[in-house]
Amino acid sequence: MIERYRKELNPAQLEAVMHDKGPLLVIAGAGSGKTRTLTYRAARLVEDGVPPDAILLLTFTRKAAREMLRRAALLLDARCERIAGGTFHSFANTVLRRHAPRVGLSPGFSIIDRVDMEQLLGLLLKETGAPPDHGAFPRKRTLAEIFSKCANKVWSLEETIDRDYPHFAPYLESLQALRTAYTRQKEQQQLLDYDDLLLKLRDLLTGDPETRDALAGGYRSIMVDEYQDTNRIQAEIVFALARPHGNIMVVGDDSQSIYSFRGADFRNIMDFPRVFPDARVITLEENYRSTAPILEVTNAILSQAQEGYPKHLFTQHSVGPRPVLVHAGSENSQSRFVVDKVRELSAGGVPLEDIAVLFRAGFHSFDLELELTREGLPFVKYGGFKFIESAHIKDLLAHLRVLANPYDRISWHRLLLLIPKVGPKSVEKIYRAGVAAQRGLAGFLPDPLPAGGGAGLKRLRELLDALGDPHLSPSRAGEAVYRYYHPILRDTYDDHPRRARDLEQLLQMMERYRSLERFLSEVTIEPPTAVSDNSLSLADDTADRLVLSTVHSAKGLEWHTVFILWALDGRFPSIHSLEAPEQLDEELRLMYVAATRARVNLFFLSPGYVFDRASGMVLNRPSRFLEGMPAAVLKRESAEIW
DNA sequence: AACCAAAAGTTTTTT
DNA sequence: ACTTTTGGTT
Repeated sequence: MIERYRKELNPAQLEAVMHDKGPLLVIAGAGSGKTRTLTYRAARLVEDGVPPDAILLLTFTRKAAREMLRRAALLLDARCERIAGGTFHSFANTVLRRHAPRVGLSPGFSIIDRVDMEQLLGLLLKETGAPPDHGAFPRKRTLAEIFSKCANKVWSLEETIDRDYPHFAPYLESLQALRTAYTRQKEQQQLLDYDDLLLKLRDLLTGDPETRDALAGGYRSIMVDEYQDTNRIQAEIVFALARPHGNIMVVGDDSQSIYSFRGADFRNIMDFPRVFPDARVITLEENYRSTAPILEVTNAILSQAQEGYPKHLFTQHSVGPRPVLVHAGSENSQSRFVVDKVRELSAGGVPLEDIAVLFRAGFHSFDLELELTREGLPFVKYGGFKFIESAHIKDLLAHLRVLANPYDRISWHRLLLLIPKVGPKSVEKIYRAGVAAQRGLAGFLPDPLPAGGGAGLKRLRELLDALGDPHLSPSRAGEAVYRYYHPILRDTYDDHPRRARDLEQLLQMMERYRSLERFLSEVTIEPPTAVSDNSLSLADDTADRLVLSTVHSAKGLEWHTVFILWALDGRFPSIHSLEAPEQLDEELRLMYVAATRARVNLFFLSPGYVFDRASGMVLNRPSRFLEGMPAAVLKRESAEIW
């Protein structure tokens, strides 16, 4: 194998792959073979006798982990599939289920997503009553944002308010009380939000040396991908796991750090050599993805960053078309330009799935989606609004969640409110009685049923009785809920046929699971990524489809041709980032990530004269990140046909 | 107490 | 454009 490694890797990559013990930092520029390096190293470790289940590979998505392990298995053999791999959150879930009591949890805890978090905060907000008026009190959505920021940045509430929400300073006390109430509710109901998963894992690893050593000893070699997008808690987790043996390899690129809104701090990667003083540092700068003209543009974008380590990628692919900045008259002319070009490329033999349209925010592609549908061009969209967060999916899941965790207040609220004549007051009464009974699910809705709304409640109880059978498989339970829920769906939504199809898809996903708890946690931690799909064939995964994606969801991927929509000042960079240099830098890195996805063709689209409702401004200039570039680097073109 | 209609307030990105 | 809040009616 060593011969093969020598042949297929460049010297820097080879050095990283052959690195054996001790800490290693790999700074891997875009397209420099980062995935390849990780994959080969995983295979190399297994080949040299490290048991696969003693290797831990933490990645940004589970899909990325699966793909790397699949490739490692192709390289070496099937043993590589047994390497432990996943995201920090999924790893936390697995570990916590096993060691829950050590951090004061029951192993049956439920995981709640952002929407659930907001809902619970909404309930508590109503309960505590409005504080004395000092201007607008944060809405539940903002509350979730604030509390989550505290957790991710490891800031106190006061610090968070001071720094990012000074206008809420008069409410500090109420906010504090609300946060305490929220924490207490989660404890009582055995709920963990996304942030808790990481916090509890960190606590487990730092507070309990015995478990820490057992775990860390079990994982003799640890690899972390996309290290620039980890936050402080994740860094602490890595540190705790790696400290006993120091066999830790982290890979990342400070120039591609795009998750600071979630607490990620690229200083983690910069500080790695200080935290692990004997760390070896390897830099990968040769780009194997893009042509030289594309790299000229991406290097020029990056050179505008205020902060960060200078970097200059190079390539041996010298020829290729110059990237283009396309001036379009309107949003629709932008869409039509993309459609026409896609048709042209497709006719020239480029597969649709090798073409991507990237944008800053999910809604930026709406007009294009209409145009593509009209033209009959098939596409998949990643990022933006999520399938799993739509009301009908959450409705169905709520019924299943109370089976797994009968004290889950948010789910009871959601499912009871669906019943006619049942409102918030009745829900609370039913919930309180159920909790007081302390008989699990059986304690809810006992005889006699509350008066009023009787028919609906009776139907619900029949459902719950049927679901009480512990031998029921997740998908059978799901089907029962679907039969119960379908009439409600029909009455509530005029687009119920489409929603019914979504639910059927969900039921199909459930068939792969034997444990309901497991299905529920996995679907919450790592929900399916594709959010919309206009191709007619439902089950046809292999269909050749154009890719639409937010830049964030495009991380790590590459395409033959990339279109970047709305390269318009005020949109990209977003108008909200113009004040703070730090935020502007993040927008710049985002543009850099987007542009470095392209192998051959790169188009920036800039529609003129667009009215931005949020700011009340007319946006009509191309992104400041592109505007000053010489024509020799960035070609200008107009999309107007008339 | 539940339901409905009108009004007001919000807009990234994701585990 | 869309969700969330509000006020009024049943």
